[in-house]
Amino acid sequence: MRDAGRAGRSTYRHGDLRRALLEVGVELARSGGPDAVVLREATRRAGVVPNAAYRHFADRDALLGAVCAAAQSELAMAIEAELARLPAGRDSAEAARARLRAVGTGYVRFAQAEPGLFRTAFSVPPHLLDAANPNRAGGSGLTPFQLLAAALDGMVAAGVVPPERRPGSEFLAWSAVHGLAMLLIDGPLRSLDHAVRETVVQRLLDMVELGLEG
Amino acid sequence: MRDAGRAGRSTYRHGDLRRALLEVGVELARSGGPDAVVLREATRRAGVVPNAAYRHFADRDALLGAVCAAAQSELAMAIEAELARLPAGRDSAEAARARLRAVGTGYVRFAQAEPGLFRTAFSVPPHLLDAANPNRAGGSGLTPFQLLAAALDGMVAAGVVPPERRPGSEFLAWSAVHGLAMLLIDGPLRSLDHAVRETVVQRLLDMVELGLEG
DNA sequence: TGTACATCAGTGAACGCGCGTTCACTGATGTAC
DNA sequence: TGTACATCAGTGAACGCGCGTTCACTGATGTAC
Repeated sequence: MRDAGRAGRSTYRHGDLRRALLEVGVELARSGGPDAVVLREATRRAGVVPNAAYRHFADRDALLGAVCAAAQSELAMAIEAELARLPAGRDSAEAARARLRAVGTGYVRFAQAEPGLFRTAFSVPPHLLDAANPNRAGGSGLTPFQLLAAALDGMVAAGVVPPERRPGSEFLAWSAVHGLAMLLIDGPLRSLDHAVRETVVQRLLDMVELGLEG
Repeated sequence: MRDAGRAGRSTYRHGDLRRALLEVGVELARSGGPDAVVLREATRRAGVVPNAAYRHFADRDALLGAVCAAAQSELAMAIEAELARLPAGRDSAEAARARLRAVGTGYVRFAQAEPGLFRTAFSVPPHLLDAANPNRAGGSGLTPFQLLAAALDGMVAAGVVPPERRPGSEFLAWSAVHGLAMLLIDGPLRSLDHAVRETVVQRLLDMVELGLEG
């Protein structure tokens, strides 16, 4: 891929092995989920001897934590992309609803497009990334969770969701969308075709909207 | 545990090794999820040599598939237990809502009480259990999914959910409850205390109810 | 500008581990006579 | 009721595998003089 061993390297030193291992780790996660983030395989693909990884990561879990943060960042960017497709300047109630839906749509679409990364973003014990890796945000500097929270704040600001219902509502919306994502990629909804999936996603978002607005 | 090796066995033959391996496999899944269902460890705990398992299961995946079916069955029984706690004979609209809520409550409570089994029930590739193991039902003979479908049928019969919304609604309800379960056991809601969790569960069920009834 | 040197990124070899799986076997069981 | 025998559940030993991790090392780099 990037470097075919020492022979393919112009210098004795790698240059930026940390970045290379992280990128290769993300590829492994992309195609096989968190279990596929194997230290030896990452060094192999980086064209480096296995223990070289220990110059840059304390152990395999540290690499996995960094990959996990990168996966969350990719998810954030997918949501931002969905938000960016929205037309600017509309009636604020409808705009607020559209933004919340875009967050949900981006979330589920990312899960389907990148199931390995999606699983990696969430099935990793959190102590692996609590402080270690700050890079969980997308281009806007917000994490997926923060993007959702902002959309819900917008619903309150637009007067669509009563303020007393706001606290904790991110967990309700998140649950619905996260569960659907899981059932679509790993569960019994996996065999649905594209069009039906989209319908189910929109119906789920209808349910969330109705349920939150009361 | 059950048998401390051949010495602890009265006969040369085990008697019911298949059942023993399955039970031990369920214990492994209970404490460590699907990855903990390790063939060698199962035989060790059953007091038997590793390859003895091959008399009863084609390979490790066959054992995992059987454990997975058993986990789904335990989940079905947890839901049935929640349904059984409901008072009999009430206004049919309220009764229908209560039954749907009981399904959701039982689902989420099981996930929290038995996270390892819950994860095993769902994070197993489905080809492992499609035909092989029919025992995914609880005492009533219904699987978790069928219990949910029955509750939704009840909502329609009680006139609480319009019939045209019925098709596919199991996926909406299931998504919400499944996602919450995941976030509670593996995700950022893990650190919430018991009372707060219960509140979130009830609020989520409110949202589902409102959202489905429209 | 040129040389000596400390740094430290990557090397090479090896470790112990537990896994799933295969082989030829042994001996308790229950059946046929 | 008693004996010979086929069955097949469990044994014992071994395999190859890939993993994470540790060790003492080497040699390119960039810095201090």
